[in-house]
Amino acid sequence: MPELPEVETVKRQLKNSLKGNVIRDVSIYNDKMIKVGAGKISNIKRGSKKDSLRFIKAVRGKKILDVKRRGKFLIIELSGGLNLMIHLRMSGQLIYLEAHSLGRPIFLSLAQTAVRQRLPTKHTHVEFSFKNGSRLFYNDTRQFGHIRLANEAQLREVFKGLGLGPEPLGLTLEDFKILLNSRPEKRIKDLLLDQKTIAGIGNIYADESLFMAGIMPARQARTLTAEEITRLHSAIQDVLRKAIKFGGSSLEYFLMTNGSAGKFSEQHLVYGKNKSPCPNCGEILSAKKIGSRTATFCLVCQV
DNA sequence: GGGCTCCTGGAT
DNA sequence: ATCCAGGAGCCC
Repeated sequence: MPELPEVETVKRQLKNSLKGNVIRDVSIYNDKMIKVGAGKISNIKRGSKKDSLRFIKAVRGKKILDVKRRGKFLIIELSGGLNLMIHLRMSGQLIYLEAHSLGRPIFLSLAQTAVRQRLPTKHTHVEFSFKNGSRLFYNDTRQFGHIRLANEAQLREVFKGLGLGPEPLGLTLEDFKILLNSRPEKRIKDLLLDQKTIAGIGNIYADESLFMAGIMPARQARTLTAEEITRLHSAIQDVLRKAIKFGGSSLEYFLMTNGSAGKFSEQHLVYGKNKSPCPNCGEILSAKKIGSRTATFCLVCQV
């Protein structure tokens, strides 16, 4: 699920609630989710009892110094020069429970109530408890995500290996043009999804920004006119900023850290709306695979 | 480029 | 029973 706006939402909320907290203990229910050090994340061989024990021993007693985001990665900085580098992949959630149930706000959304009553769920793989009595749950139905423990050098090594492209928010038009020129033969949607080209955009925001800019997802980057590049650049900034304002998009899995849904999904123009009328012209929207991902678009509004 | 893989679960 | 899903690494 989570793309830049969802991870940014989680980052802001965790920063607010976790900063200064001291980790009392960690429970790891699924070793697969844990990685220690700078090694690559492999589908086949992931996590081990031994790594989990090292992880728990290392983070016990550490204080949360800051929470940051890079692309779709969340970075929780701990005392002692350690970092938790988290990727939620398709279905990861980070849910934060405050210490005192009596101090809960009176009006909880249905989603919040449901989440609070059930935790930990059968999809809770890691649970942090803090000295102030609060808890943080890592839930991940599909188990594609991970939590990596890394010191500063290992963190740098991992990011170097990933070779993430620039952040889209704040990227200048000039730099965006340079990015597109660097891979002119690629389809524009493939470029937007490639984290080495630009970091943080996923299937939702690629489709939404291409629709907003009036560009077909399968167009080769080199065929975009100057006007189209300008429109796409501002569409990306607009859609990401607006999605962050709405707390991201909740579809099947994504939730904010308080367990409530991100509301930007209600604002989607084309993503997930194949065979519905185009919000701009009324034409029935189309979908096809671009690479391995479904692209949804309007045959009239996008050229 | 595309295909397969890691998983679970909802829709059809 | 089969297909599909906010991701991404590895393999041709």
